[in-house]
Amino acid sequence: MKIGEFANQLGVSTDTLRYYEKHNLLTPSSRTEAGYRDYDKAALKQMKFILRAKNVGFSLLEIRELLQIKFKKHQHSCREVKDLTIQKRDLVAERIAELTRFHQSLTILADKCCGGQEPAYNCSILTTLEDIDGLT
Amino acid sequence: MKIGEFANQLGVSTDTLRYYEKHNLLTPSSRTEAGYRDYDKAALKQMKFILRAKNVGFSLLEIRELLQIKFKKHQHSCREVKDLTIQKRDLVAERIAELTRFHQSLTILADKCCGGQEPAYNCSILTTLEDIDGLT
DNA sequence: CTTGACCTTGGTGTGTGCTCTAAGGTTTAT
DNA sequence: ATAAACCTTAGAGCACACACCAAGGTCAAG
Repeated sequence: MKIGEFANQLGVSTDTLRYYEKHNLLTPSSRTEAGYRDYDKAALKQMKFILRAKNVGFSLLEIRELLQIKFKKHQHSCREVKDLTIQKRDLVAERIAELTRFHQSLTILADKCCGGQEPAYNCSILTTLEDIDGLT
Repeated sequence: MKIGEFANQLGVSTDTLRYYEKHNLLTPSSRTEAGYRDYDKAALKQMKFILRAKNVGFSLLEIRELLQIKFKKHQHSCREVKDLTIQKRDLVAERIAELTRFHQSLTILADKCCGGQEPAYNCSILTTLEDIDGLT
């Protein structure tokens, strides 16, 4: 299968596939005489793996690690995979905590503000950002 | 106050201050004869405003908008400020929702895996990423 | 009067995940 | 035979918020 059809089937762009190749995530099975990329069923499986991993929040770098483990399963343990997963989950949790703090602060700010059409001379959002330290 | 001392007081780098200046977030009050940046109390207040806004999750671009409103309060309404705040809060909420989905998926994956020292031949994380579509 | 600490500008590099462009070669249909 | 649709490479550009570097000017202390 040539790159265009392959990309269509997966709902990604050809650019994305070339990008993944350059970054060692997916190398096409072979090349035609003309030098065109040729993808087969194994490539399709691998690409689906990549997309699923993306869907659960892994970065491309992390996915590359997962693939390397996957390629050489005998050299790696379940523990490694689980550690990667838990590490990622904890990182996600941290980010969620940070964003939750943002959300709370923004809600407090918004609730203070009348939101009226009048000039913002005494807008409590602006004055709070000017004056108060204990917002975070 | 010269840039170094100013930066120290605020706990930021001089690079950051120059960056903010280039992006119209904070212009030093004046320059010395030698061309050195000179910051005064008003600059300190504004920088604190910027840092607080950052702390509640606003991007530098959004902060620039807030500052423009702040400079010309008579030309802007409370509603504008509140809308910006709520828009931001909703965006943060979306991101939290996405990350929460990630977190759930990663937890499911991690819970399935034994995490043992044995080779990852049948690691359930890897096989799940290979085979299952309904993870997201 | 020299050393060291500070300051200046302009430019490049980082991470993440692509997207787009230019300049050209190949394949397929008419 | 030629046009349309596909493919190739290498490289630039984007968003975001800085960090870092080089080459040079300035200032205070000893």
